[in-house]
Amino acid sequence: MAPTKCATCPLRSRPLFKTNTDEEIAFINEMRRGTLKFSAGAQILSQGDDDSDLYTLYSGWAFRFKELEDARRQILNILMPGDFMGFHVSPHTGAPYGIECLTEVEVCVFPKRKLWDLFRNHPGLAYDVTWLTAHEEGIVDDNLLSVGQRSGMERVATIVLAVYKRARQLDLVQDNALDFPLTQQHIADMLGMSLIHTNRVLRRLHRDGVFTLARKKLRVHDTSALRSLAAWAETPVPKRPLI
Amino acid sequence: MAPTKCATCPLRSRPLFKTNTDEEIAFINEMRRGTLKFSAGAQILSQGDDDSDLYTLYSGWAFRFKELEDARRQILNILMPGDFMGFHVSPHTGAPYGIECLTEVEVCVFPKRKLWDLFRNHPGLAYDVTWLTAHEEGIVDDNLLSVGQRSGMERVATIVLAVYKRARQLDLVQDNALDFPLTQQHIADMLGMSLIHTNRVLRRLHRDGVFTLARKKLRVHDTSALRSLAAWAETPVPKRPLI
DNA sequence: CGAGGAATTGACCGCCATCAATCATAGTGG
DNA sequence: CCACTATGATTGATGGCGGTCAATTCCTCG
Repeated sequence: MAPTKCATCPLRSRPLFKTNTDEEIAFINEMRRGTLKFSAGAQILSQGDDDSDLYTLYSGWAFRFKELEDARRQILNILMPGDFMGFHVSPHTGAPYGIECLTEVEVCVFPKRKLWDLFRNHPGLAYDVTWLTAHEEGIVDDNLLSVGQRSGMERVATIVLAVYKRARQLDLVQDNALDFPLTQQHIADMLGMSLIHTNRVLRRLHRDGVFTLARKKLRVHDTSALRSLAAWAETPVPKRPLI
Repeated sequence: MAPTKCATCPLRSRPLFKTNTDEEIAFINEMRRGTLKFSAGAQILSQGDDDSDLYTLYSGWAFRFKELEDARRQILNILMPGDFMGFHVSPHTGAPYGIECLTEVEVCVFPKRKLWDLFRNHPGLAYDVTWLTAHEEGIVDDNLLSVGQRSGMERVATIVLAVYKRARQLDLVQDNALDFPLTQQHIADMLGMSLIHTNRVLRRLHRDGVFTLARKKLRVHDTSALRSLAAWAETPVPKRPLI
């Protein structure tokens, strides 16, 4: 359950997140209308929606995706606690993507019409919003690099490594293991590969002892093997803002 | 040549761009340190650069890209007049991508240290910066959808259509034709395909009379054929800000 | 006119998609 | 407690889209 006060938000105390001034946190707290819960599989946002609020993912995992008419689906990036959602939605053009929950999800809700207040009176927070948007673009850049240039094996290694690092920053890793709610179909849709080929690649990495992925648990045994498999172009992440 | 005053910027008068208040334009004008010229092939920004100013592309074409160690290159998006560059560069982590010119390019230069002034005193412009960042992410989303899910033929059709529409909005199209500075290698690197396969696909579309691409000139004959080939998921663009 | 980049075409092949079937796991109702 | 069902994972067989190697032609430009 999300706390009622942003000042005591347990996310914010993680070293991953930067600090804000008390005044800024007070404003966030006041702007926050409350929280919403979604169950696994529910859509926080559907492609084409012409109205949405702004959300910060508080707990759980989700993903952002686009679909073609014939139901081919590309997952654009994975959303984890601290990620900010909904800025792209315009009433004129509608949401260019959908967001679907992988687990039960809790989000903090911010009414979009207050965004102007935020930009007007809290330039530091406005900058944070921009930073979060730019950061998400960086993730998509990385995914595009993978899908466009890396082999199947490299893609899988890259995404596993990226998720693992992100999860560790969020303190979701214990004994090199974490809860991993993606199915192989999700991984396939994220990497632009067929489900079957994705399975074969996972199987191979499993057999080689790089990591194991079974029953929604990911266990990484050999990060250095992962790194070399990934043809890794490291994109470091400094402290990130939380809104 | 860029005019010395932003108020008389010929870009701004295009219907593609939204209006700003006189005060905002005055601020942009004051923040602008001047212009820089690059020749075709020059890099405005190199992957890893730990310092850069902010730029608005005034004339010419460029592209944003990422490379792996072994020189595989993914072009992330094409940059055309009005595009904003450099926000992602942080002194701590360096530029996560490079920017290279396709033609001779002229950019307007804004010192990054004045960005705080902009956010503090001109929330409307701050919002514009965020919008531009978010919009670019939308383009990358589209490209990822293409590279991940579309066939070679569909990818080529999609990108040609997208460039054509963008060029038309910028008044670069006359008689269905425009100057098109990308080589087939660029298209290949953008679509995650080999040069040779890209050539074959282009050849086929050429033979079928959909468009012709020769001598740096793109001529589109059948946009509706393009649209159906692209399995198009239209992402409409409203008026965009210009900084 | 020569040189070098870009485009084109052919031959060959492999990674990965597709089709199909089986197995594993978990949840449900009788 | 055990069919029964649904979802997800796994494996085999086959084929095609698109990658790779190689050679030639075309353009552009000094």
